[in-house]
Amino acid sequence: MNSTPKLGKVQLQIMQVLWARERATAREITDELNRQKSADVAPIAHSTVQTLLRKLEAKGAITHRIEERTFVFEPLQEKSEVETGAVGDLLTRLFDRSISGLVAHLVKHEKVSPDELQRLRTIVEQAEAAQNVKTSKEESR
Amino acid sequence: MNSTPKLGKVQLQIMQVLWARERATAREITDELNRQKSADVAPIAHSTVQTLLRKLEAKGAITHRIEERTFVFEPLQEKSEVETGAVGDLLTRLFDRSISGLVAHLVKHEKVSPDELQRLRTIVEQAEAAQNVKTSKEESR
DNA sequence: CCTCATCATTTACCAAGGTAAACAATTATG
DNA sequence: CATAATTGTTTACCTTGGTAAATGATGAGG
Repeated sequence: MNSTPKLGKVQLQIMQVLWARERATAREITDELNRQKSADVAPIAHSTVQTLLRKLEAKGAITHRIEERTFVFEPLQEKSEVETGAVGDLLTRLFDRSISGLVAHLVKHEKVSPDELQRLRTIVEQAEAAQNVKTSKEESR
Repeated sequence: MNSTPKLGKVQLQIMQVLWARERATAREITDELNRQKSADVAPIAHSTVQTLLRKLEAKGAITHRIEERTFVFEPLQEKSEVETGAVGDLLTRLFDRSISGLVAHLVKHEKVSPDELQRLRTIVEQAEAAQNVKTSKEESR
């Protein structure tokens, strides 16, 4: 049962803070989240953050040590792991596991700026190049 | 409040059936879902499907007509709409709205076969070509 | 030493998704 | 016609995420 338990919206925001800082106290996380919020939305309560930290720890996504009598949390799950889980979910649920299907959707329905498109091409080209290297190595041994 | 209410996992599966068939009865959907399941998982109960159809209709994702005294459901929300919502969610939650960030993750962490990669390049190149046409039109008027 | 602030813990609620039995209405069928 | 099967409706329960107040513990400041 190693299947990366899915995280909710706010849980992910908390993870983002943890990933960015490596380690943080509950108070730091609360402040950071509220700093990110625009003034017209209600700030999140500190106890809410604590509850979610608790749930994240129960799931094994984070852990804590005690320093100076306060909890210092750090992520256990890596961002790329969580990304893979979420992307995999999306692929399964909506794109029949087709990566090209997803990318086709991206360039067709999300408005992609010209330089973003160029970046996409570079990314794909480099991946192809890397794969060719691997292939020729295979062939030459 | 036109923000494409999010659909759950099974709700999406139901939508998939509806998208594929254009229209279906509750019974047809139940049978289709259970046909898709491997024998070792518990089949979904018909009443569960009916409950979810009800919730989908309450959300405005589908509607029904009555034919021969039985409900025939059809999708109101289009697949591309739902895809956009789900992809947008993923982008916001994990990729800081960066499409290239998402694609970079795809080619790096999901195993993409060589021909899949080639398809990706074609998709991106064609999008670039389309954009260049648009741009030159702009310039020439 | 007493009070205040700060943190952690407990407890409680609501919403949404999923699950499905129980019940009702109505149509087939023996 | 009586009963079985089908379909839709009602009701209920569990889980997870999110929200946060209330309570408890404990160290700091006056």
